[in-house]
Amino acid sequence: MSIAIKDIALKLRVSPSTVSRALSGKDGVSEEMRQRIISYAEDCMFQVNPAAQALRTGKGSGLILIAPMNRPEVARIRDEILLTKLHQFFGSAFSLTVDNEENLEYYIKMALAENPQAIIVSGIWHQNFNLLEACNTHKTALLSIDSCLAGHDEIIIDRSTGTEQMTRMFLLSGCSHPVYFKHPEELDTEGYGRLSGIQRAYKEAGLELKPEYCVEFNPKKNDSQLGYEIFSELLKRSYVDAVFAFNDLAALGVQRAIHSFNPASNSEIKLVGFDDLPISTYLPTSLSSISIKLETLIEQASSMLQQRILDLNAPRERAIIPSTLLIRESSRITDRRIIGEIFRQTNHN
Amino acid sequence: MSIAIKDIALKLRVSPSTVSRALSGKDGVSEEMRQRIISYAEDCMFQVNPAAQALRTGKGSGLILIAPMNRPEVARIRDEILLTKLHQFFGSAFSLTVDNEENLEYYIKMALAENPQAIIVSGIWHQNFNLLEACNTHKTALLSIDSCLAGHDEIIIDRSTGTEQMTRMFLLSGCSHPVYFKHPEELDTEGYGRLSGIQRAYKEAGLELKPEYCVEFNPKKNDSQLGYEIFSELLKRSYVDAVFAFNDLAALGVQRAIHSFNPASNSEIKLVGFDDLPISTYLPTSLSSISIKLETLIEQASSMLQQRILDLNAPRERAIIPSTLLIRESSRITDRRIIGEIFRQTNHN
DNA sequence: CTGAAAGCGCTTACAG
DNA sequence: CTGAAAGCGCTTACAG
Repeated sequence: MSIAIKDIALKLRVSPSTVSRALSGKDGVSEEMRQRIISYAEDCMFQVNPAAQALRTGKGSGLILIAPMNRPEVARIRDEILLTKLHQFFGSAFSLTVDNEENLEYYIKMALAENPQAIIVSGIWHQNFNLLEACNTHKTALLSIDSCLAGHDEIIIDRSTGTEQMTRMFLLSGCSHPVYFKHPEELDTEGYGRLSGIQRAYKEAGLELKPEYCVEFNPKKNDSQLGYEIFSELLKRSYVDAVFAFNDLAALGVQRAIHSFNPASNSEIKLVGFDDLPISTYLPTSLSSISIKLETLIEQASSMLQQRILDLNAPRERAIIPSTLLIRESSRITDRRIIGEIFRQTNHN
Repeated sequence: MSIAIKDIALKLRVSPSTVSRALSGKDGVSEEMRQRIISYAEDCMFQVNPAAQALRTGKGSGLILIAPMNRPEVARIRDEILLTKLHQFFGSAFSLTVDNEENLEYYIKMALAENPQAIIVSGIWHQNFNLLEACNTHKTALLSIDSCLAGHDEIIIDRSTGTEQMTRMFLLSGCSHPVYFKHPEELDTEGYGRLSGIQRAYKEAGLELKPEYCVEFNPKKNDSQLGYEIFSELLKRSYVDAVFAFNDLAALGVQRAIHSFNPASNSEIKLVGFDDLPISTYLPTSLSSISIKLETLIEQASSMLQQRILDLNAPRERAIIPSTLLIRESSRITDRRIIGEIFRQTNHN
């Protein structure tokens, strides 16, 4: 068996109480004793048994992040940064991958059973239930990031600000035959979804977002493939001068379709994705995209959790992270006035 | 507080022992009693306290996977599939992200302290130490996947079989000015690294792999950017007809450099990446790449861990997963005989 | 400043 | 088939 506090106590001829106090930094040990204990514990590479500690104190490991298996690469990267950053604060940070969103409740309960200080649910949209009570009995802070656990602390990604800028760009640069990929399952509560931004830009311009501009995009597996298929078909029968491809992966497929159909038309069709994948800047024709400030999100998450831990009963908080259009080669704009117009400040909330 | 076994026992007027036996599926409870207990436990959404269970039995949560923060997307996907697949077998599966490989030892010790049934270390190359003893005292099975914890059960990715095929392709199709990106830190123990395959193909063809064919590729941050920079420079002063770009991300940068320099030369330069990212098929010019059979790796990992748990002291095992070239538009080959030659069977071990 | 003792929630050998 | 009891390793209120 591995070494325990009582082994150290025996060796050093003190009581386990003293060893515990010394190692956990509590008062009530002489500084000299503490140093002796710490030094010996290090020598024999002692580590407290987290299970025993958790059982005794009722508080388990620090943070557990719950995220779905199929999520865009940006979400994976976001979650990992969050995890390593919060590891420092919480002492430990594990993640749990949900293979099927319908099992979310099972996973959360499993996470709660560990009595962690905090749980983050990230990027899960298809399940909505309230766990405030369970969180309270476990004294666990729960933060919902880009997920729909309403009622808990929430960080919402406002995708509409970016798509609004994009749509303005399309309209201001005279695109009259746009195509907007529309995910039938994108929930658009409260106007933060992609579609809301598009609708706002049309309304603002006094124009109508005609139903024929929208194309259903509902990938079961490969976003790029579906983007390619949809657009190959579309190009055969329609003229298109602007595309919003829902995300960068799909935009990649669209780009390939355009390239196969007619390489020359590449520069005539404005193409915009979403997510700003690391690769998007380095495509042969770099891809315009929409992204959020990752640092802002990370900081928000960190501060909201710390706040919640200080007071589990304080009123729930909600932070909104806006998105922004990034103009690259796939939708070149040179006119400075248009650019000014696109990024003009608006407050939709 | 949340509900405990003794609460159920009280309510049902039985002893905690019986409740424990009923819930854990152990013998020694009448079937009728068991059903009554299970049904009540479900009603009140009882979950055992994992900390208490772990403390009592000396065995903690199922599986912990340790992986580095900066890894290619394919590795992320691989790890998540592994995690969800093994979750079923182990009952629980958490992952731990290492922000800095130098901290690996700290993370493994932290994981071991949880007394998990198994630990997987995945994709960590810069630390090598032996933890057999610690694993034995914790009765934890440790599997090293594409990492260098020699002495433990290991799954090795043999990158050389793919690069050997690629190099044959270059040579057989008459490329005389190749460029091979070479990572200075790629450890090449036992001939499984990218470079080994290239060397073997040259040797086999009776040709010399000249030093000027190799270019140092050592990305600190963005692989695509570095690929782009290296290749933009290269094109200015040399003629090139074949490129191995180390990975798909770098290949993307190379592709962009080629495209910027002279779009027409696109089809004259054979370009191959590594990893077979999901996007690589959908680039305007689809990217040739090298990949491994993911299913084989997952199955191996699963069976090796299960084996190890049955017998912690059995001799350590080692499995080798070969890689294969995938020929796409970035290195078109039409001659059937050449294709036959490229994929000719060889045994280098 | 230090130690003896209780108890967190569970499981399991032992007794019936 | 069922229950009483011990104990996993830790922490903390209590006593000195």
